[in-house]
Amino acid sequence: MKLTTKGRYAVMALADLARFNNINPVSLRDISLRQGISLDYLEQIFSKLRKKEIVQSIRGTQGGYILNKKAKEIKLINIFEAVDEKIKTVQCKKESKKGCNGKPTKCLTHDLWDELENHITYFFEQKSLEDLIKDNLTRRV
Amino acid sequence: MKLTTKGRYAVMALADLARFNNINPVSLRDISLRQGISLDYLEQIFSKLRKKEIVQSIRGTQGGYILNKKAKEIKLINIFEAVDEKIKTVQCKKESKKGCNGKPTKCLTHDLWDELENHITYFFEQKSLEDLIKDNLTRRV
DNA sequence: ATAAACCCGAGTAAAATAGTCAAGTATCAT
DNA sequence: ATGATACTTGACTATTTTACTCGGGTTTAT
Ligand code: FES
Ligand code: FES
Repeated sequence: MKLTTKGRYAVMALADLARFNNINPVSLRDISLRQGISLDYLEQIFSKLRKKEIVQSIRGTQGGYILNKKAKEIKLINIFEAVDEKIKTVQCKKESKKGCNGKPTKCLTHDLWDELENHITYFFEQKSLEDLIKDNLTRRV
Repeated sequence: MKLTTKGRYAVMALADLARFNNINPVSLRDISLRQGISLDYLEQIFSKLRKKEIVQSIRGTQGGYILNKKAKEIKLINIFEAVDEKIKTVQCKKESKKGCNGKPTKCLTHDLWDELENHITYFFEQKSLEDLIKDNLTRRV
């Protein structure tokens, strides 16, 4: 059970963006340098973030990205959804009435994993980008 | 972020074992058939569970495994630890004072992931095998 | 015109996962 | 005693997923 770099980097990059999100757009190159994430990889991630309207892009020289909403309104769950960082605990298809090994009923542990998924999702629903930068106000990164 | 089969199957198999854990040991073959998990794979998993003293083995005909403690005392966290299902959210080494990309300070999101890890771990610390079988008393599996 | 930036899709090496397989040893029922 | 059942161990491997890279484009400020 571990976090993949897609989710991690997306949040990292957006935290960086939120910090420097004044009037001027922030370029991926800057984020790449500050956070130590490959530029090419960042482009992939931001392409998804833009499609889900979490950021806006500004092309051309002096271009970059800006947040599309207030940091307070961007919850981690939105970011994770945007970059396809799934939280997958059950093995079966949730909609299906069948169990995980093709059995007609749900397995012994299905409800447990479902509960776990809710537990984790709750965390991501609560936390916003703003929480993140507030917590780090005193730090230099 | 997803659960691997090792953790999932370990809990599934132990839930099955806890249910049928009367006087007689339960053979992996039975668990394999009931839960649809490969016997060879179960053997790997139970080898670890035995080494961590979560189950006891009884060899020979009519042999099998029994729980080594009361179902109430076996928390999911113990099971996960036994089979090396890790909960890994931070990228850096936790003990190290360095950040994840080799930087001298912890990254912007380190505390967040740490909090997430605690949040998930808490869930596994609370839940016991007993909770699992209680919840399923009414079910037929 | 040039350079800085975003945009897009395909491709790929490495790591992790999810097992399988082979060759045992112990114990019980008969 | 003997066979069958079941645990024990370690190595090996196919598949999938991850974590990128690469090559080409387009837009825009200066
Ligand atoms: S996880 Fe849903 S039925 Fe097993
Ligand atoms: S996750 Fe610990 S420093 Fe980045």
